[in-house]
Amino acid sequence: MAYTKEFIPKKSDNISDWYTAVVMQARLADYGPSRGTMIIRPYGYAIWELIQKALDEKIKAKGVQNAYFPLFIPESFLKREKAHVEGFSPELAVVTIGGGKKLEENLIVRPTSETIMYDAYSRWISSWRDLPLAINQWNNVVRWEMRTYLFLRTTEFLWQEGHTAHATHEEAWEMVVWAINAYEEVYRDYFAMAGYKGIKSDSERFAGAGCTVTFESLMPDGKALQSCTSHDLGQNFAKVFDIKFQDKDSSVKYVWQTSWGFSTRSIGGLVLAHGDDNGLRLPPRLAPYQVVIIPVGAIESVVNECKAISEMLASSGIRVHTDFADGETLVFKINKWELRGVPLRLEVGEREVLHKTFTLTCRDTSQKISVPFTSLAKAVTAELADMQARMLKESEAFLVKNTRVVDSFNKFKEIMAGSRGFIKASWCENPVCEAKIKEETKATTRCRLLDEDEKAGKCVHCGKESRYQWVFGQSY
RNA sequence: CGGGGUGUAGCGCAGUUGGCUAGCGCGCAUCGUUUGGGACGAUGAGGCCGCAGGUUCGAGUCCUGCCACCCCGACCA
Repeated sequence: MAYTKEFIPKKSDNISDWYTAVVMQARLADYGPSRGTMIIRPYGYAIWELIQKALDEKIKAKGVQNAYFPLFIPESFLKREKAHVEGFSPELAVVTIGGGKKLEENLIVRPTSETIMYDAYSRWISSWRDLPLAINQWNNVVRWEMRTYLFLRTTEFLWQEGHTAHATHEEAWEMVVWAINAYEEVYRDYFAMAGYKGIKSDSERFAGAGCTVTFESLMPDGKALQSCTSHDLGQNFAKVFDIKFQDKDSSVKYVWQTSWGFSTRSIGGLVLAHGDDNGLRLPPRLAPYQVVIIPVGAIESVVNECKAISEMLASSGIRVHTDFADGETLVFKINKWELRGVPLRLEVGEREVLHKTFTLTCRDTSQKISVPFTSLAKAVTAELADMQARMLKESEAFLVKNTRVVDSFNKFKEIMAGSRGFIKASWCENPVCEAKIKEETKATTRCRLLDEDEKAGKCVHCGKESRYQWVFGQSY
């Protein structure tokens, strides 16, 4: 399939068609043959690898080790934690036949790995000296979702899941906060995306967790995307998987656990947050190619110049690609790389070779910068950093502009019926109230900001006493 | 799982009242001319008309059943 903008609607007209068209045309992904599955194509996977690298470095620096646990989970494992099984049962893929024979016990294709990991943890932990146990795995999981969407909600997705066990709740909580902060940093420094970090309400909490901390970002259509989560599991799993240790004082205690995950959904958020009518816009730090060089014509001097520039930029650590593709016109290539979101474009023709001066075009602003050959590497490095910062600022401004503090439910309804976005409002924390708000406005609580103090008020819906302001939004 | 929709070439579609060799645009291949904001010509390749039954001399078209996918809800990273 060619790179064509012809079938891409305007982002503002129909964001959902726009999104699918961009993901497909930019060759990030394609549909898999069975329901809800997705093929992540090389260009999309390259983005994932950059994300992995950024996150993996942080995880290792924290002292968490990578490992791998099996895809198949005995059905009985999943059933041990009541809330966990209730939360996941509706969306499980179950293997009932193996090697042509009906299995003694069904196998679950992991929707998440708490149970299979903690079964092992119970055998590996016996002393306070074994703690903390901190393991991460990069893997795939399967959740049989009702409605799927490329990257944002697929039957199978890739992620990392970190699982730790600690001697005290304080230590575990420190880990939960560490993880969400690391995620926020990756969103901020790599995705150039702002969002809110906070605690989930009871109804939105992970199945089996005592407390879930989330990072919520805002999409251009005013809907919220749960971008990653970090869970304080308390001792819920420790008790059912019997994960105990003998402490320094010889007493036997259950461990305190955490789990935290960051998935390929984030790529969907990236596309939505930064794309425009011309297609993808990639922040430089997550761009597989940061600069694309497009030769004008194929005469030898031009080709040589392209190679020289490419080598120079690559030696400065810049990810550069030269598009020598045959049979595509210059204009076609320009549009192709705009569609694919490459941050900087450099056209090289006889004119440039003659004057030794080059024009850099920025994908985000369409701004053109004229640069002499000798300072190209420096200029590109600087411009990539600027662009990264510009895109983050844009995202921050969007978040601020579309977060509204509201104290009347009429105003709340009005906003949700219009531009949507995040709404900050007092809420009594009664799930009945939460459900009614959802019914009337489609908005659910997204989180209660992690770094925000108690603020007594009246619930925006029922008027009863409330302790905190909560962030509401319509979920993706 | 509820509501709506669609299945004909890789993609987008036409083929409507049954009719003979199933077509168009884009894309793809080969050759040639082109290349500074989506170039053009020539020649080609590519179809179990979603699947299974049925009606008929004859089914892409009519009937029955099934399946798949998409959109909107509920579920969710």
